[in-house]
Amino acid sequence: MPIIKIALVDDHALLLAGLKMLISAQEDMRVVAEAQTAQEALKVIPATTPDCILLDISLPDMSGMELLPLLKERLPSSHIILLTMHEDQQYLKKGMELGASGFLLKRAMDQDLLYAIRTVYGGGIYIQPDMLKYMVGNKSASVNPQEKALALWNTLSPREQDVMIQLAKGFSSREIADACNLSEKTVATYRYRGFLKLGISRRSELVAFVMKIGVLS
Amino acid sequence: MPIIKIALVDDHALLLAGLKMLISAQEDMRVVAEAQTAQEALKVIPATTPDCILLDISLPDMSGMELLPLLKERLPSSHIILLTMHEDQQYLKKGMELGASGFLLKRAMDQDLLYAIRTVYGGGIYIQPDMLKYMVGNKSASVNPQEKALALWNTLSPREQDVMIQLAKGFSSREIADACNLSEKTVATYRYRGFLKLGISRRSELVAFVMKIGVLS
DNA sequence: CACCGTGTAAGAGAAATTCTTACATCCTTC
DNA sequence: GAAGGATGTAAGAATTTCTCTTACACGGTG
Repeated sequence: MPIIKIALVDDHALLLAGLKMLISAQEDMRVVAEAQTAQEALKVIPATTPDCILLDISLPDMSGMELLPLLKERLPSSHIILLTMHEDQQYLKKGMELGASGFLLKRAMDQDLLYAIRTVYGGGIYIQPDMLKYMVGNKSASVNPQEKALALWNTLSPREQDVMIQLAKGFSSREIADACNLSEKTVATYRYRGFLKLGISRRSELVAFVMKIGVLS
Repeated sequence: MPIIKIALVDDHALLLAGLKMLISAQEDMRVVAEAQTAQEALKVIPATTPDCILLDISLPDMSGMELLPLLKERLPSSHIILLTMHEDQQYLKKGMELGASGFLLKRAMDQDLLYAIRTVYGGGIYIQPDMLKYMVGNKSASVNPQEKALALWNTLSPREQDVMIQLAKGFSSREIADACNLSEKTVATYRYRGFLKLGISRRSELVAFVMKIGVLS
């Protein structure tokens, strides 16, 4: 079994240490370079020709987004996985366009990371399940639960979606009706139809649903 | 030289690993407990009577801010250092008022963390130099709304808090009663008393409230 | 044009919530 | 140690909200 050579770029010393420990514990992986700044990364990484680069988006001297194409230029065959703290669809899209092979939230669990590394090493693309909702309408046709839920959500009419959101926030039909200048009965209909389409029957299920697809703050 | 006993609470597996490695490498420190959720923390930490608890502010099941007084209550002599991702002066002030002994940004360097641990172990207060600017000139500043809301929240009994959370998640009294093996009427009483204490009367207000104080994920 | 999705809404029965009252415990506080 | 208060538990009655069915108008689309 070949060893996967990995380079780490993160200004966060503790996370760097954690990553290193985790990766070093794998039999088929080895950390061949680490850097805490973009400058350092450009200096030390190319000589090590890693198979995979874990790249933090926020670095002190340069954005990981800027560093990405520079690394890609020097190491066209290295697969780059972006690490980020926040669920930012902007970064996700841009990163993928710039040639990243993976996208991972830092709060990801160990297994996710290892799985991501092995996936991109094999030429695949790995994206955190949580983030996939931002990719909807994008070509990749992987059908996961999140995506299906979002598709289901989009079968609701605008009014229905609106009422569902308000309901999830705890508003009663009466409150929603007053806010929208509608009859309570009308709102009740939207509620009923929305529940019907979503295949649910209680407010708690609705809250869980909208949490899952992330249409609430 | 006595060994400093340290407990770690952070939902971030990688950071947890990094912290553990770093601390374990010190001759005078030992990790005696670690937890990834508030529940787990309350379960495993008290028995280990750590000298110092490193507590992440954002946890999946409860805010570190809420967990702090609970831990303080059980372990009055443990010094708690708050860890956070963001430079948030709100948290800093609140945390210090709630009895934290230290405040550290996660991007801190290793030395900072070790120095902070030794400082609070010796009875001192450690605050990240970067954060000190927020403390200038407002030692006992005005009680902010967040804080008042949290204080209000803490006037609720455990049962009441529990029911409030479930209600905010959209569960009905009946559902909560079934889940807790209580009479629906009992749950209704908790609901009523909780609403009374919080000065609210509708579910939507409750949702807004729990969102504000951050007791929901 | 007929059909379907959508926006709107009323009515009746079912369910949930509001508020009051009740009582036993446990814990302080005087 | 008795009184008082907060808490856990729960029932009853009045009120509100929700569920589900029915209804109709309107704009696309096959």
